[in-house]
Amino acid sequence: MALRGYASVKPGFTPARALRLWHDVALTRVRGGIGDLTERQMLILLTIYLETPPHTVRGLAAKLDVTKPVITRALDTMGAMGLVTRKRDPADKRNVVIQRTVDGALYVEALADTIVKHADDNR
Amino acid sequence: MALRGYASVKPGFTPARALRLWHDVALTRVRGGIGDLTERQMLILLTIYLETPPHTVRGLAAKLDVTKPVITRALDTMGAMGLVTRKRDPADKRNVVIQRTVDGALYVEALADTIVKHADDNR
DNA sequence: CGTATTAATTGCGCTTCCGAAACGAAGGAG
DNA sequence: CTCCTTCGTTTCGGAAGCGCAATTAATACG
Repeated sequence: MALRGYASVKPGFTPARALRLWHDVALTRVRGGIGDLTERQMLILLTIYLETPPHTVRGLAAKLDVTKPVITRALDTMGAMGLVTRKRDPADKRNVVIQRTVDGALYVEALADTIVKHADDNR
Repeated sequence: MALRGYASVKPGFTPARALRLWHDVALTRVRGGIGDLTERQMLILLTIYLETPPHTVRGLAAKLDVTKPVITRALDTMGAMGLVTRKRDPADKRNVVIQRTVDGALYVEALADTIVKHADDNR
């Protein structure tokens, strides 16, 4: 048992290291002035870019356990930033399908790079 | 070399894994309703709990590259939550020394546990 | 058809945040 | 003692977020 998991071999992710990583990433983002997304909005954005489409307002609200207005307004904000787009579903015009954009992909990619970089630094 | 540390067992941190971790942690926090801190505020809190004291408003503002009012207001908010305390420096009464609290330590610890847990899950 | 249901949006009141500038208290230099 | 600097806070105007409830548009059903 002793060799399975981080506790034995190397402290892969100790609490202290995790916090340092969070701190470093937050610092990079705040200093870069790129951090204008709420934690909720960030969650929505990541869900859109990580989970398999299609995404609807209702689906996101249910999956993330937030109210629909939160999704709608987050889409307003992120849409204005060019990170996502909305399109009505032709089949059922009540639905709105959320689509990814190039800028959004770049944004998410930049976040990923920041995380990886600092994870490596703290190695 | 290959058998030392998890870097061999698992590819330390691919961008995809990093994003998944971020997503999972955000989801846990949002669903738990604990996410009431801005990214800036979180950064300030982590700095207070990670870097060696003493911490002053001016010092934090300089270190994090934000304006002083941002620090003051973040301390207001987090003070009301019981996460930090303020005390005037007896030596130089212009200074305010920011102090940690038990609740703040618990809050930070809970965040760390969440991160570690999801990092392990994505192993 | 006409009514009920569903999806997304919008309005309202409230709270919080931000940046820039002004302010009051405290310390230091001459 | 008097000026000047430093530190933290506060004020102002404006923007954005939230929850809840009402609203609009589209579909389903009897």
